Amino acid sequence: MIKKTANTREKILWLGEKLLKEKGINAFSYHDISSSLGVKNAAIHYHFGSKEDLLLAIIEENRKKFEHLMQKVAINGKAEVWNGLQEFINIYISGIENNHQICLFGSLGSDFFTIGAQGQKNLKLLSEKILSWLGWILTEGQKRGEFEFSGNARTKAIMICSALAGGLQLARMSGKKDFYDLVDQIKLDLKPNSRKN
Amino acid sequence: MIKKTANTREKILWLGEKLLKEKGINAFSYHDISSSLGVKNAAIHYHFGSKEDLLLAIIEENRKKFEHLMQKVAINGKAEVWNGLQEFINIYISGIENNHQICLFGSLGSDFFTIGAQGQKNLKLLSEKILSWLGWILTEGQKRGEFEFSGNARTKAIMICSALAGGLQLARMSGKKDFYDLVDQIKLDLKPNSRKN
DNA sequence: TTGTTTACTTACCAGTAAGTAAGTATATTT
DNA sequence: AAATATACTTACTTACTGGTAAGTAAACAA
Repeated sequence: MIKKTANTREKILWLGEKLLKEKGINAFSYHDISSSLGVKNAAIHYHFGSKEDLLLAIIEENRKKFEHLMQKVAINGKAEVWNGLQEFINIYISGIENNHQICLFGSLGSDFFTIGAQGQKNLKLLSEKILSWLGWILTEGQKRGEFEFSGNARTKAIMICSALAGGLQLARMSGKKDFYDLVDQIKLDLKPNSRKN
Repeated sequence: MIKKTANTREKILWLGEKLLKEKGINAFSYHDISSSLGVKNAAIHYHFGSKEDLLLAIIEENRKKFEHLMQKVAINGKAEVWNGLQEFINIYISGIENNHQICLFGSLGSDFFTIGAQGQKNLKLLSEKILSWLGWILTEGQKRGEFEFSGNARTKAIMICSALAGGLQLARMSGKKDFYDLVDQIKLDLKPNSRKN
C-alpha cells in the first residue's frame, strides 16, 4: 500500500484541536475525526490509545506553541513589551477568525471537571506558565514606562487572560465586533495617561 | 401511590442547571439526573420531551432570575449603581462558591455550536439584555460621578462580563483567590481617581 | 531474502446516549 | 360513580460511544 501522507498523526492532532476549540472535548467523537480524515476509527486509537491521550497531546501541542511564542518575543531576555502583548492577543484573534474557535482555557475550563487528573494537572501547569509570563511582560512594561496600570501585575494578567477567554465565548453570541472592541480597550487601558477621559 | 413531592419538574430543572454549570451540556445525561433524583429516565422525558427542551427551560430560568435582579436593583428606575454592580457580581460569586460552577454564558459559550438554533437565539437575546443593562448601570454611574472609566459603556460592560465569565473558568485551574482578586480589580478600576498608582 | 516494524483495516464488543410506546396508580373533575 | 388528566414506570429501540483483537500490506533493517 502506498504510504499516502504518513502524517496522519499530525492531522488527527490538528483536527482534534480544532474540534476541541469549536465544540468542546465532549461534543466530538473519534468517528468525527476518522470520517473527516477518511480513515477508520481504529486508526485514531493506533495513534492515540484513548481520548485522554489525545487530549494530553493537544494540551502539549499548545504548550509548545506558547513556548515558541515566548522565545520569539523575548530574544536575549529583552522583550518588546507591546509586541509581546500583541503576539499573545494574536492567538485569540486567529482563533476567532478561524471558525469562532475559543481558546484552550475557555474550552477546557468549561469542561474541566469532565477530564482526567493528568489533563487537569497539565492544564494547571500551563495556565500558571502563561499567567506568570504575561505578568512578567506587564511588569517589564511598567518599569519601562510603556504600560500603566493599577494593582499588581499578576492580577492584571488574570484580568487580561480572563477577558480574552470570556470575550471569545461572548462574541459567539454578540458578534466579533465586540471582541475587537474588547481587545482595543485592553490595550487602551494599558497606555500611559489613558485616563484623561 | 403517594405523591412524594410533586415538584419533580423543578428538581430536574435545578439539577440540570447545576450539571450544566459544572460539567457542560454535553457531559451529563438524562440518566445522571434520573438516578440522582431516584426516578426513571422516562420521567425526565415526561417533563422535558428532549434535552433541547430542558436546555431552553434552563436558559429561561436564568432569564427570569436576571429579570428579578433587574427589578430588585432598579426601583423606580433609580439604581444604586454600586449595589447594582455588586448584585450582578454576586451571581458569579455564588457560582464559584457552589462547586466551582461557571456562568451560563461561559458554559454555553463554549458549547454554543453544539446546541440547537432556538437555544442559540434565546441565548443571544439574553446576552444582549444583560449587556445593555450593565451598560446602562455603568452609564448612570458615570453620570453621577460614582464610576470612572475610559471608552464607551458597552465596551466596558463586555469587558466586565467577559472577565467574570473567563475568570470563573480560569479559577478552576489557578484557584478561587485569583477570581476574588479579579473582582476587586474590576471594582477598583471603576472607582474615580483610582489611577494614582 | 528474511524478519520486523509501521500504519493501518476489518470486525467486533460492551456500555451508554436520547427517545418512545404502552401500561398503571393516584388525583381531580363532572 | 365514571371519566379524565397527571405523574409517573416498565420495557423497549436505535444510534452512537470509546475501545480492542486479529489480520494485512508496505517500508525498512539485518
